[in-house]
Order: sequence, then C-alpha cells, then structure tokens
Amino acid sequence: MSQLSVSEAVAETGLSAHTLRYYEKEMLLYEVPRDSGGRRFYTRELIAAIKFISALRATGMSIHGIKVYIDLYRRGEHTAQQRMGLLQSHEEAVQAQLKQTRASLNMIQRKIALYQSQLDAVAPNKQRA
Amino acid sequence: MSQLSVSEAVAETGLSAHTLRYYEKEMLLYEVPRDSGGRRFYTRELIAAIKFISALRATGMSIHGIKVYIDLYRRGEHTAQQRMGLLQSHEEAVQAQLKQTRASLNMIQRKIALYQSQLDAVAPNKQRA
DNA sequence: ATGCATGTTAGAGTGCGCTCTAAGTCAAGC
DNA sequence: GCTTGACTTAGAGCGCACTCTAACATGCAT
Repeated sequence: MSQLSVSEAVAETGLSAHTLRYYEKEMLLYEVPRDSGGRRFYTRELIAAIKFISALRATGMSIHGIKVYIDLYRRGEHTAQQRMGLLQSHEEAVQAQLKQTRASLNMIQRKIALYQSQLDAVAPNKQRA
Repeated sequence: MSQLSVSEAVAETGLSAHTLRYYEKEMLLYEVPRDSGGRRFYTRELIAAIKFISALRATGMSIHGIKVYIDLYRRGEHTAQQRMGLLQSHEEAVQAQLKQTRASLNMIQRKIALYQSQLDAVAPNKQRA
C-alpha cells in the first residue's frame, strides 16, 4: 500500500497519468521505480514530492522554477539554504499575487453590488417575494 | 485629458498596446474611437472597461468568459441579471481558488519552517549572530 | 488461449494569451 | 521638405503546460 500503481497515484494526487509522465520527462520526478514488466510505481516519498510539486504549481510556480528547486534537492543537503531561499521568495510572490487577486475580487464585488442595487430599483418588491 | 492616446492608455492600464489591440480584435473592447488620422483614443468609459477586464483576467477569467460577459453588455439593459449571475459565479470560483492557493501556500510555509529548524539544528549559533 | 485493462514509448498536437514582425501612414518639429 | 516617433494593419510566431496519438507490451481472468 505504500507503493502505488499509476492509476492509484492518479487517484491520490489528482494529476493525470500523462502529467505524471510529463513531470518525469521534465525531471521534476526522478528515479521512479518500475516493476518486472517495466511499469512505474510510486513510493510514499514520490507521492509526497508530487503533492509538493502540485502545491508549487497551484501557487503559480513554473515548471522551470520547480525544476531549479528539484535540481538543488538532487545535489544534496548542502543546498538546503538555497532551496529555502527559493521557497521564501516564492512565498513573497504568492503573497503579492494574493493581494492583487483580492483587490481585483473587490472590484468585481463592487460591480455585483451595483447590479444588485440597480435591479432592486427596477423591481423593489422582488426582495420580499 | 479624458481622452487618452494609446501610449497614455498603456501607462494608465498597465497593458501593452499590443494587448489593447488584441482585446479589441477579440471584441472585448468595441467602438474604440479614432482621430482624423485613424489613430485610436480611449475615453474614460473605455479605460474603466479595460480596468474591469483586467480585474477579470487577474482573477483567472478566460478571454472567452469575458467575451460572453461583454456580449451580454452590448445586448442592453435587459441582460443585467444574467451579467450579475456570471459575476457571482465567477466570484465563487475565485473564492475557491483563493482557498486552494492558501492551502498550497500553507504547505510551502510548513516546508520553509522545516528548513529553518533543520538549518538551526546544524548551526544553532547563527540566530544570535 | 483469448480478451481486456492497464500500462509503455516517442513524438505530435492543442489551447491559451499574448507578442512580435514587416511594411506602411501620419503629424509635428526642425 | 525631411526626419522622427507614434501610430496603423494582417498575420505569423512563441512559450507554456499539458494532452493526445498510435503502436506496442504485459499480466490477470475466463
């Protein structure tokens, strides 16, 4: 159970098998083990890596940016400081992006409120129906 | 001053002239007026529309999604209800996306904290330097 | 032994949102 | 009149992140 087949990994991570292979080709995943028939399987560690990669993607880090991080990982413990630095600057970027999104959302909400008062003025009784 | 040239509109909206033309070609912007020489200029209303479109884009609405909204706009006042509905469902999508981003950010922050304690254990005196 | 699901590969294709190119026009300043 | 710079057009090109195709292999169930 700590070794997932492709279809189990798909269920567990929410990514498609195509995407898992694509990440492997792009070297975001490496040393993915195979069974006797040449089929991949995913260890606990790989699943954790995939989930972390997904978190980076979900927050807008590019495949290339993730690759830089993973490459540091592969080069060993002495790169920990650099990796942390990358994550910290990514965190800042995400915070900025969140701020921007909230500002834009606010503008959209004000527009919705405008529609509401406008529709209300036209058919004020609807609110009591 | 309420009529901006292309370069002024670029400065005001943060979009490129290429992008403004692209939005016009895609019909997100329409009836963009021209001067005697055939050059575009942007009215206050257009600038406001561009900023609203930018807010929709910044929150992840596709060009196609925006076009649907704008097309309703062009069809007149009787589409106000539908337009509000579109904005409301987009708002929900944005809230969901924010939630997802916050969760992913949290995972990244935990990783950063892990690095911090790890680097701290290796060189505990650095914190007092 | 046959059928079927699940996997494999290399490489092509897709959709999106710009972004740029090339060749040309126009108005203002020298 | 000439240069400069801001603009115009149609259409090509680009980078990204998948996503799919086609042909083939494996292994389990009947």
